[in-house]
Amino acid sequence: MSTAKLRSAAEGARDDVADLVYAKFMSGFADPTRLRIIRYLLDGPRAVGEIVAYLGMSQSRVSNHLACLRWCGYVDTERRGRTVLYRLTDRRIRKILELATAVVADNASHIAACTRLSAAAEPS
Amino acid sequence: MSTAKLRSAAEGARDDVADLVYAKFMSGFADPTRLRIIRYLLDGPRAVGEIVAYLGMSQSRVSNHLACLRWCGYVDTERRGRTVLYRLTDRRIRKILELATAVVADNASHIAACTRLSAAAEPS
DNA sequence: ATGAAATATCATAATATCCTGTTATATGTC
DNA sequence: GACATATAACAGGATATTATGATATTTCAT
Repeated sequence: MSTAKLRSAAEGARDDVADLVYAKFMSGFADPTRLRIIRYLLDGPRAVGEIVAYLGMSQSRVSNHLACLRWCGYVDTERRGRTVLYRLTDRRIRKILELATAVVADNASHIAACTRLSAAAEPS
Repeated sequence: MSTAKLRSAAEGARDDVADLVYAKFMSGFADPTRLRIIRYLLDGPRAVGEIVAYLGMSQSRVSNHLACLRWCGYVDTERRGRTVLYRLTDRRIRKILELATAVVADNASHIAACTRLSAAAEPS
């Protein structure tokens, strides 16, 4: 996609509206728990139960995050009998993660030191 | 970058630490104001004054967001006489934005309806 | 040098928002 | 009915963003 196309998507006086949706979407990546889930799914589909066990969090909490990820198009689900498999189907999500990984690697120390952004620490 | 490399960056028992940095970095995209700035810079370098005028926000507020973006590697600066130009130099940032744009386009209605994520509305 | 312009930085308080924990209940499947 | 998952509501706490104001820095003009 070209830069021109990028901008045309939200031109004129309503940049705000589009940016709100973007910001909303990007905030899906901006949570440690959801990131752990996404990265856990990089290796392949997982059942909800597996994810719950992996994270060691309440089923409710995990399920809510999964719903969040599903609604925004990060993941995809497939019913397998009683269980539901979650998977990363969209290559673009993987690609975004890869690019972000690379940028983070180049700026890790700076990011860590940035006082303006601070992802919430896991509760104790 | 391969999936294996992606995961190896934060393996073992401390996935949390890496995910915190990632989340922090991604939250840079998760703010409407910063997104407006980034997208404004898609067309080329801009002076701080231009950005301030474009956004119609206080110089202090804009400058703080710019500092945030600069620290985390989103943008780059170059002094031109009295003014300072901000620009998007990293292609990966552009690419992330393009990919996100595409995904958002495919899920706009869902994202807008998602009650679990809600980028802050602009203050009135 | 002196002063004005452009930008950066800092501090504080207030608001808004997210995440979490918890509990309960509603699905769908065996 | 038992299992796996989804959805919902609600309070509490942590945190980001904002607004505001003041001040420091760099550069340019006189």
